[in-house]
Amino acid sequence: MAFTRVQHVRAYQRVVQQIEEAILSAELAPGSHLPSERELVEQFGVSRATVREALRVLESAGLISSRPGDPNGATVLALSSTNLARSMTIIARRERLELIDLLQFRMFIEGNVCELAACVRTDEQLLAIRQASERMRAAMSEGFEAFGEADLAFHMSIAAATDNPLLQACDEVVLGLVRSMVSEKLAAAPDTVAQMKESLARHEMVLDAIEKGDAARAANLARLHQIDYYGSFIAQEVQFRLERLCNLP
Amino acid sequence: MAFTRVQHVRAYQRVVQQIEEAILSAELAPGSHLPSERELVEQFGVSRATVREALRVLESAGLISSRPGDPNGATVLALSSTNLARSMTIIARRERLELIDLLQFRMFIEGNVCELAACVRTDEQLLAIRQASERMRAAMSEGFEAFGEADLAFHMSIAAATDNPLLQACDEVVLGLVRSMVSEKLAAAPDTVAQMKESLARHEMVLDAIEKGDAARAANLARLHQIDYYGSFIAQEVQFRLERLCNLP
DNA sequence: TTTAATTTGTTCGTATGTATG
DNA sequence: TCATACATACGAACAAATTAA
Repeated sequence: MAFTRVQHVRAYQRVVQQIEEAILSAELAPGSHLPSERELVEQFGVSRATVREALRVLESAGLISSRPGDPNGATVLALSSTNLARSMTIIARRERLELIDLLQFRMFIEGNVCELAACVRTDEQLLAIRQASERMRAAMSEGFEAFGEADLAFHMSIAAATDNPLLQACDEVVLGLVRSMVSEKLAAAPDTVAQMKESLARHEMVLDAIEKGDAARAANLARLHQIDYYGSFIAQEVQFRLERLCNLP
Repeated sequence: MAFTRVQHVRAYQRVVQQIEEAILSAELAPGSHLPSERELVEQFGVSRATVREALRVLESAGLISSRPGDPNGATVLALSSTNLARSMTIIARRERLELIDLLQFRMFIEGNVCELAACVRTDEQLLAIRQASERMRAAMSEGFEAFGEADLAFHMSIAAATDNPLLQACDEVVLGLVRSMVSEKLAAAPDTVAQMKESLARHEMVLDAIEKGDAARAANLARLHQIDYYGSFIAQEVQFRLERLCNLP
């Protein structure tokens, strides 16, 4: 018989585990409140510093939010993709991710989203996508900023039609990453009306494929769109490498 | 002229930002050490508790690791996918993710990985994949546990061949999620030799497609493999829904 | 509007167990 | 073995912020 070394679990970690489990199991719903720090001190039998370390960790994980003087205690937050974005940003920066790697990844995710949406979308979801498309057309005359927002809403409406939260979250995060990575170039050369028109036309082709349930075509169009849209920002050689992934039948 | 409300940035957050920036910019390399807490207290001009809250957050983000009594101070960790896994687990649990959603997502990611690997893999990477495949064959006689490990290594060797850290990390994380979600069922019905043989055969087909650079076939084989492998764990109706995403030309 | 009570943000001092030379 | 420096954890205290009487 050999005993195994007991691993040191710090006090704040046990506090984190219990609260986190309560939130993840929906025992604590979004919008509800945790007890005050001093009450938590009593309930967990630890010092306030320990409780606060635990709350900081939970806060950095995007699970709760606390503000000074709030008599209600920390608020349980609704799920958001901020923590996923943080994780991916860390990977991107530490691996010194090139733009091509990010665009590659976005091409894949976006293709997957459109493919799945074409397969499983309901009529209501299709309507929402169509409305988002029409909103884009209207936003063209309002400048490239409004157009960009409408574009974002269009992509989100397609992602919502997949009914897959994980895919949806990834799509949202990666879109944000790409935008932040090309934002300086985009600001230097904002969309012209001609470019917006072309972009809109491509979006409508994707919409058409989704409507007809042509998953393969929707996926390929989505991939091609990435190259057309970001093509001006990337080197010719990089463009060629991306085009290899657009295997239209 | 209207002033905007200054947002309260807490002391520990400024500490986090500075240290995080130093790590992400590679100014602090993995394996190097942070100053001791007491030194950080002096450098940042804050109290010990504040420094510790910051260190806890950085630790929960998987960037550093500290242990009691270490005269070197906290260690800067190498990048790992644990934080990404944590983020995705939170999404999965809070959205009450169904197995089908997870399998769908894995099918997509795995398909993307094989597709890209078939496009860009080097000869060295192909050799590594082949060796992993041969390792699987050898592990068949060592039981399903050894086979499972060899299987994992095979998938990771393909992911490495994509040279895309983001895709690689996602693949690793999602594979882990699926495994943990079906682990109880898997333990109840471990792989038989016949199942392992069949699995190996399918892996070799993927390897062949990657070797020949047939990206579309590699992707479709990878997707089909998911259904064949996890098919027994999921309802017939779910299986049909997954099969719609396997559009072999 | 002002005041009082409560809560979080932050600091300091101290005791304890741990790792290194 | 001992001394030193370290992280862990606790408790008390004050400032700043919020809420409600």
